[in-house]
Amino acid sequence: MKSYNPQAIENKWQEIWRKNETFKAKDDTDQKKFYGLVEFPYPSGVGLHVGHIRAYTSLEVISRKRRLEGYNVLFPIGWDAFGLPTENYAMQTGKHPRKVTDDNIKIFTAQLNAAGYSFDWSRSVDTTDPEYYKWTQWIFVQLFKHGLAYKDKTYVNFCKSCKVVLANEDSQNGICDRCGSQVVQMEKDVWFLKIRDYADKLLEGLDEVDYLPRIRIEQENWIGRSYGAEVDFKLKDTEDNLRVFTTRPDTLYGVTFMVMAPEHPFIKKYEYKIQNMDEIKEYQEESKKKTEFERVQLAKGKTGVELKGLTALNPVNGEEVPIWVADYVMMGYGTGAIMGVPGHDQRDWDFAKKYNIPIIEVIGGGNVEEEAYTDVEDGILVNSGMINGLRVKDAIEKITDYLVKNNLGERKVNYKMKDWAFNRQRYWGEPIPIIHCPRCGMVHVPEDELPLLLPEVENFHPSDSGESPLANIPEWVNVKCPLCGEDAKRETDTMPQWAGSSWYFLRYIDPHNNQKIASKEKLDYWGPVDWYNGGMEHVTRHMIYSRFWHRFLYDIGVVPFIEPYAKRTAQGLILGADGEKMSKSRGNVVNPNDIIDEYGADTLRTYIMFIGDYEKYAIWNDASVKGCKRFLDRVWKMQEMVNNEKGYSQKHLTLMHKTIKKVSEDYEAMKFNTAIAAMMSFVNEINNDGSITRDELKAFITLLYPVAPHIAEEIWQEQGFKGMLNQAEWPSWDEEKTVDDVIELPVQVSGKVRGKIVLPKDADLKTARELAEADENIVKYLEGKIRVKEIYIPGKIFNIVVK
RNA sequence: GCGGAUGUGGCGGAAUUGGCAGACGCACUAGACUUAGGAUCUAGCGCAUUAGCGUGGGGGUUCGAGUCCCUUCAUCCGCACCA
Repeated sequence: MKSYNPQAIENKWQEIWRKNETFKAKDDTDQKKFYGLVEFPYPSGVGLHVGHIRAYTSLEVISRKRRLEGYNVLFPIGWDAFGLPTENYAMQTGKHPRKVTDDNIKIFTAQLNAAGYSFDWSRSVDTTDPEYYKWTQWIFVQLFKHGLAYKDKTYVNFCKSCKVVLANEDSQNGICDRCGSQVVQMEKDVWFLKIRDYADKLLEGLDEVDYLPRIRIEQENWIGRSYGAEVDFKLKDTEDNLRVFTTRPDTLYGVTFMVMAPEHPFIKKYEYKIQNMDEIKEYQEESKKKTEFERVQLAKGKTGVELKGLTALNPVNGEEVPIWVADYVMMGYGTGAIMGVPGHDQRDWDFAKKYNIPIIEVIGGGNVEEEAYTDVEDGILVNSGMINGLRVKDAIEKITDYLVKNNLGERKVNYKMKDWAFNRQRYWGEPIPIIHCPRCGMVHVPEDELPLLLPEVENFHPSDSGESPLANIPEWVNVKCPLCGEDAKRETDTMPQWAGSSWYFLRYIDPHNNQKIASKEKLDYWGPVDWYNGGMEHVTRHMIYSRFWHRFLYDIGVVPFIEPYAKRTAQGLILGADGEKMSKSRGNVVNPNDIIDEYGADTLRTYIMFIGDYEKYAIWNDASVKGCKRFLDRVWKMQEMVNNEKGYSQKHLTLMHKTIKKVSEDYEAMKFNTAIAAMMSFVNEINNDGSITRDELKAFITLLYPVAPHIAEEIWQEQGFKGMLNQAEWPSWDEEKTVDDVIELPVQVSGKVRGKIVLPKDADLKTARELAEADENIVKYLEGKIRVKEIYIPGKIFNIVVK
């Protein structure tokens, strides 16, 4: 028998699969379908990462298994290719981003092929291809036409280093996600998408789908819905009300101060009444200087200044309440003002203590002089006028009714999720298809003129003012208004990278359609994505954005299914051998191609699936890779042990059924590590026995095929099995046969294992007792003792309790 | 602070409804075969060794607890003055 030469057989089979278009998904069929989706990569210059291998191999395994189970499988791949690294690289080298992208895609394609993935390459999409971004722009136009895209002046996070406006989501604690430098606040006119209008739909949609619990929870937290009320406090001696949002209107009798955010418009409006305006202005200036990062860092020490000369009146008892300005209140959430209830809110309590503001207890049971009493689910209201003596829940209802009836406030739902800041001032993105006309206002580019192509430019550098490089091309910027035909100017901002990835799964369904995003028939057949796997870092931004776009497309009748992803899972991170995140600077990066060159793709795939619990982080270990290679070597050598017996042999019957069941179920549950462990055990048993039937080997390599398809196909061919393994059938198992008829049962005396007996799996108590009493090791512990009880659970345990 | 997890040998990790703790792999030890071994094969491998002790610590329920309950400690991840 020839020896196992992974590289040779892997090249051979990859070539066969490519030539035969083995994994091309069929469109016109009544066959049951499976659509498996993995997050398409950003084709960066550094190439494929072992993290990609972990992310892709899971659904690769499922997809290969599904084909053998008779499904028509769509398992596509593509390129999320717009983005800053490419543009930065282009700026440094003078190469055009288009060229850089194409080069990188070639490298990634070769690497993914070398790993032996069963992608349907005929459907690959590239977000930077005009034929693709035509539809990205088209969706934007639909959003615009439905009033879901708007421009607004606002303070934005600007990264001086990247020279780009960042979405809140891209700037974590005031640090730029991309380059790590400080983000400053800058006033700009920017695009927003009204994702908040979809907050409820996005929450409700979660009931339709099967996401891992932690993924669902993260999405719910991200959207951050809270129910409460907006309450008006009359500003004394003015016509205005200071409106606040609260989730706890029941604590209204405990209000001892109000707080406005430093940006609150009333400060300017009532400047003439405020006696300490100099002090206030100074405080505003200081707050402005603080980045969001500093505000958070300083969270522990709250600061504020009292507005002298302006007070508010509590709507429920008419009491006069002082107003403070403090930057622990954010203009961007609620109304930008709060009511301070120090007795029952820790932040308010901290503030009140610091500035000697009185504290009133309105819910009994705590000690509000020591700390805020916030654990009040079943609390009873005290000192609270009309709601005195009520339980919290009832008090909230009653007081809210009162406020609404007397026009003092209204019920209100708030969301933490902000509208989606939808633009970048960079070159390498989809141009936003909008024209600014002095007469007609903002007009979208007519749909039949899409795609609006990115113009060729010499210089990709953005300007310090935060304007896109596109602004420097007069012949592109100056256009005629599509409505009135007069001189107008193009929008020069481009879309954020999240745009192209918000709908790519739809394009895979019908990638070459030039009439529509995808045809109705194909959408009906393929939608929704049955299983989507990717990183935890994408379960909020990317998934929420794409669920929003998809839901919008559903609402306007473009797609026939309500939620895009029926199921979502996520893999854990792969850490370097030192237990740290892989990074160039740490020098702990593992290049998948090195592993393929040394051991082969099958070993890489087996190892990455064997490395540990799929959902948890895992630490790379070179030595364990060798263990997986050894396993495949032993698999190869099983061919020397094939005998002439037909079917499954009697002695291997249980082993076969047990292994088929274990591997089949573990794949589905993404417990790849234990599936592989079961196959290793199988090989060990066969090795010990020295003999295997052809049918046993055939079933075994079919189980192995999804993880290590090349060696499996090669053995299939070597052994002369019919056709190709990729057209074989997934083996079945018989539950009855997964357990031996005769088993070894542990016998305990008073809960401690003292011996083992061999008996039929469903033997009765009498048999078990007789066998136990015949075992001298067990008898030793029974002698001279009184038997209190016998617990016998067939197939599990026999426990004799003695005194 | 809030939310979500996780603590098991030298290491990565297994353990159905509570039922033989440590599957599988690595590392290690001894042996075999070898000119050679970072190859392969065989055996061993939680600790302690008197029949004992062992799943972060303490308590509880149970015939029986890694698994259930209470309590406590530690670590990781997500969100974060969200009113």
